[in-house]
Amino acid sequence: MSIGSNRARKLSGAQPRNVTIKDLAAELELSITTISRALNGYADVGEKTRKKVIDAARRMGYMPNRNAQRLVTRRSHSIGWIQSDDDNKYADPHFIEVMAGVLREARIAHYDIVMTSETPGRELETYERYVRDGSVDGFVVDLPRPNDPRIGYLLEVGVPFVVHGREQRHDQYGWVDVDNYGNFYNLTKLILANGHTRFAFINGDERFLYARTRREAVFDCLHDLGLPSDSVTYLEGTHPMVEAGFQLTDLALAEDPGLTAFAYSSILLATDGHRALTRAGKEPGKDVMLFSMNDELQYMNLASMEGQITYIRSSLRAAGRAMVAEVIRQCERKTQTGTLIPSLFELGEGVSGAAIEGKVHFA
Amino acid sequence: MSIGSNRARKLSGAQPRNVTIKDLAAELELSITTISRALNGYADVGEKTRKKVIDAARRMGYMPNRNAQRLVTRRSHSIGWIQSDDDNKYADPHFIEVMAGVLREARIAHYDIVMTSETPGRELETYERYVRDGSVDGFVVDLPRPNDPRIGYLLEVGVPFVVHGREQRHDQYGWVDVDNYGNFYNLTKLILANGHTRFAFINGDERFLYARTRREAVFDCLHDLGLPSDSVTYLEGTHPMVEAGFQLTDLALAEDPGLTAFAYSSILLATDGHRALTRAGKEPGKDVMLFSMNDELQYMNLASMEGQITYIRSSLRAAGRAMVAEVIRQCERKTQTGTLIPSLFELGEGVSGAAIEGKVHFA
DNA sequence: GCTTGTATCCAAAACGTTTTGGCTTAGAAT
DNA sequence: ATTCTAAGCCAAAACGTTTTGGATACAAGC
Repeated sequence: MSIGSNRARKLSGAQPRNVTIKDLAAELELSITTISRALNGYADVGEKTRKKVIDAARRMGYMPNRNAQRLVTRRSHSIGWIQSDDDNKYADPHFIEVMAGVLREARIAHYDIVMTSETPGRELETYERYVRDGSVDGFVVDLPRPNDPRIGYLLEVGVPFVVHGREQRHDQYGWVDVDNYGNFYNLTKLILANGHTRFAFINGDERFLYARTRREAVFDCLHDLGLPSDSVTYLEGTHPMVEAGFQLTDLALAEDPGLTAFAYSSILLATDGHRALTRAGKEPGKDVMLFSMNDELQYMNLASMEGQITYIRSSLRAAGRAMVAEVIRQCERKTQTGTLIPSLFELGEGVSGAAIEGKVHFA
Repeated sequence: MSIGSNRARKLSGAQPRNVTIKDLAAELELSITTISRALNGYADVGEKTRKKVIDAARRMGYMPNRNAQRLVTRRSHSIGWIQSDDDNKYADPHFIEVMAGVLREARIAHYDIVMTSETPGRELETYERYVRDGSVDGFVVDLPRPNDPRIGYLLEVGVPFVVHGREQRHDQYGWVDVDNYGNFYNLTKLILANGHTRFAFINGDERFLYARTRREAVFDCLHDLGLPSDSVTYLEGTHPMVEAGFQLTDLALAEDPGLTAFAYSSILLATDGHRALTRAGKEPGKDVMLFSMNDELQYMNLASMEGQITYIRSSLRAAGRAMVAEVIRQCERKTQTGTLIPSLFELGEGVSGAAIEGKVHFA
């Protein structure tokens, strides 16, 4: 890595001291108490005074020092997002979609998002430090694993947080989730009702909860309908699902060349699967049917594949927004709830929707 | 969006007050001055005392309140990243790669990244507020446009920042960049030297600087070699480049069916282009040659395409890391530099590298 | 006239650190 | 015995807010 040279700019060393509440007080010959209370909308300051204060504040460019505010109020108005540094979560395009929603909602609520990455195993320390040293008021926890230690830890220390997903303790914390079980149960019924007796299900990484739940739903559905569990060729792709869809589709075809339907747990997997099927001479939409979860990843919304795939659509951005709304609610009102993000079935050509019992749009 | 109910958990209202420097002082019968100086490594505290202090701090779980520190030191140890909220930068997978590097380096340097999104047009206010209210010490500026107002503003108010890319004022600020001009000049030479007299160049969005620079490089190269500028079929894809590679490749083929080489400004474009060429019956690597910038997007690293494409590889993560290293340097030493991220040519099958003059790896 | 009430303002304490400018003590140098 | 030096410690101020618990003045009610 070479260093390009450039003319060194003289950075303004000590910036001119910012205007403080004291400056306002001096300018207006009022006490700092009154300035503070005027600016914060208290009723015990006269309307003419308040107006003068607000005008002067605007005129002089006053901006309250947030660190002083945080120190005295003991609230940071920030929420934390801690990423594991070793795994490839960054590489996962789902992540950025959630983040877009998180940032948007935080801006609206006048909160900041403070992000950091942490070496795995030391994550809990970081959660603790962030809340103990006043950096954040609460956390967003993404991609939980079964029995996720972060959840146990956060419950134990009692700080506000919200999880993107549910596990066995989900009645003890705030969460935001899609109906993984219901969606994939219905999807399985849909596939079967369309006459596919042998189909593949390429699932996501079972280290994460959503994938386990989806697997259970598929097999439960088979069981409930009295069908043998080997009706499905079940394969699991590991995060960040690079190339997994391609290879696993090949594998499924090798195991059972008679497969007529392919279901994917992610649009990433489906995209690669589409390629593999095409290369294998099976035209999706004709020779085989494609089904997929579609998390509305913007740059993966391949128009050329639309119409040939049956999707369950769900917005990760909406999930991100709901998460910060929920965690802020916890921080401020100390209550908590769970939020289900709605999903929408979009049937591809040649697929009958009878199996999903008329419920095309459900939560 | 329905609300799932769950048993309300009683959040621990007022958490037990954290242990402060005063508690340590009381416990050890020392002054808070000594505690502070012991913990911060000053020489004027005895070694036995320092050890006692450090032990007690660990034992009692002392963590300095960062907001108090920030207030008195006037340094936040945070750097800001402000996203425009309307454009689709989030949707761009390049963004997340840069971010991975940014977060990693920040962690190592014990800095936090505070992120927010902002409605366009109000961005400058947010930059100002963040630095004036003590939230951050400096900024990372991604995807600059020509004459980017953010750069002018930050130069004017004199706060530390680093830009991912260069424009005309790049001698006045710190930047991190790849050698867009050199890389695409050499790439053009390489294509021509391999006998392709008519080729397509599918560039990125010219609203951004990198794309302009690359276009200039390609046409300059043609000019320098005395070749007509219509040797290249030039097309521009707009961010976030959804489907652009597919459609533009079709378009290029429609305009000039005799094209024998296709160069893409991004692996996203190249991936879609590959699909379009395949569908048009042109086998990449045989009937036509593919060339592309490859920013090492992890989940786009399609192994099935490797060997058929000539890449210029460059690491966006490395760029992200270099950016925060640079901005922290500015914050702490008030100096600034530019950093060129190295690129690596990887020649696909059937491509001779003579044109790049033996320099396969250069900065 | 005295009390009560209301509207407006404010002094001072507090939040938890860092830093300045000492002070004390013990030993070395004179 | 006196002065000097260095090591080790500390009181107090400062950072910029919010909040507590009044204070003052004036009008209304009796």
